[in-house]
Amino acid sequence: MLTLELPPGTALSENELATALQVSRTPVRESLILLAEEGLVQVFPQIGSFVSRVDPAQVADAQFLREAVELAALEDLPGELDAGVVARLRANLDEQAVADLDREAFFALDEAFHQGVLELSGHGRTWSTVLSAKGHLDRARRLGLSGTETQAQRIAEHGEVLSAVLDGDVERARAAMRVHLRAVFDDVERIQQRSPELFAGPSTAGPVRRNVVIWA
Amino acid sequence: MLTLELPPGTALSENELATALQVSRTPVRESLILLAEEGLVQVFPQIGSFVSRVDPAQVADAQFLREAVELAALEDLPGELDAGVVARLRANLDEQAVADLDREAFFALDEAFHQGVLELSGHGRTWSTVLSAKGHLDRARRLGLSGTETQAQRIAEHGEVLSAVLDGDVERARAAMRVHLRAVFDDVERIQQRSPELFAGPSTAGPVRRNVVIWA
DNA sequence: CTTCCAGTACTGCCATACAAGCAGGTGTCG
DNA sequence: CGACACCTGCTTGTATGGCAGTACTGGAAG
Repeated sequence: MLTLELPPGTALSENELATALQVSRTPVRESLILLAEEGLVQVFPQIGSFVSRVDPAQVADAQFLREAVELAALEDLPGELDAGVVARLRANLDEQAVADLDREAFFALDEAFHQGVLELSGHGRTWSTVLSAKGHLDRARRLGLSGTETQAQRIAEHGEVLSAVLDGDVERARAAMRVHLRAVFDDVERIQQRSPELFAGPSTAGPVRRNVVIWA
Repeated sequence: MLTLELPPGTALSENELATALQVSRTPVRESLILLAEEGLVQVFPQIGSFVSRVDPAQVADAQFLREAVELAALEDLPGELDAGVVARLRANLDEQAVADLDREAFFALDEAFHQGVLELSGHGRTWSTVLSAKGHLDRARRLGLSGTETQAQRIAEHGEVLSAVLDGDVERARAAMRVHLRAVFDDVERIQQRSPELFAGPSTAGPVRRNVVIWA
């Protein structure tokens, strides 16, 4: 597995990437297709490929989808929770409490926490779908270094969610989750105000034309 | 645009498809990658590619996601509805009422209706995400020729949803939508009982390995 | 100095050729 | 007759060459 991290707006050349990664253009191209499908890369035929700027509209879409799914999942919580998953969630919260957690580590824990909550209600597999739509949102979150104080706030919110879940209080859990997700969304908006150059203007998303489609 | 319809379980050969479609392997391969991403095709390196059988688990996932999104959207209905979209929805219902509607035509109208409802609440763009996750569910629906009587039933449910939406009664709209989506899901289960060979056993989904990943 | 035009160099796209690996049939040996 | 080993044919994965189209740059004309 090879990873490359590039700032939004960067021009990507299949040739450059191929030589840089020491592979041919074919696998590079196939990766770009997948990234374009997720909306992380924009491909303009005969012009070039670019790391797409964060699209506020897509961020809002992802936020809506995520909120809908995670709140709906909480309604499907079973009477008896899976002990293993619960233990993992507790351990996750403990790790989050560690003082000096770098952004990436916190991000990973955050992801695992939300996925775990989904698993509790038996909808863990849906997480991958949410993920693929969440690209823009996550990039926005990653870009802004949320200060330690807001990080502590998010951790507290996680705790509140889990607490309500363990109490079996669905309504409280939903309310807490809603508050939490909205707060994350507000973080993103703050980032946008501070670093507008990373975000795109209105409606830059171009449709992706595909010539050959095989339909099963 | 080229479409091909193949029954689940069919072995796909990139070469065969290429010759059949009169193109080279490259575009075929790129399409297969996208289909694999949606879970409609399974690719086993050095073995072959196959039209994946309908996975009941993924159908359930799609149902959950769809229900979550569409119900959540109804909560975001604005006070004043977009007149153009409303007109389109009315026209759509009228078309659905046509007596002898073949399955494919009804399917298209059904899709457009649900997308329209999402647009009313300003979340029309989310539909594409739902779509990409809905592949298994749609295939299942397509496979079974839902009799005209159930089709009439679905149309009536659509009418009820739109009626409640126009009345501004969010709760009634949500209830109607929930009933409708559950009914569709039940249709699928009936199909599975009648044609189990089109469905997969438990957990046939294989992970997709990707060698080169560029991360924006 | 400005403007227009043509040439060049780049892009992504498609077709083709090669490499690696698995499955199954077949021949041979015990 | 049975079991094992090889070998052929197929698969997907990767590399490469050539094609069509766009953007940029340099020079010439007004």
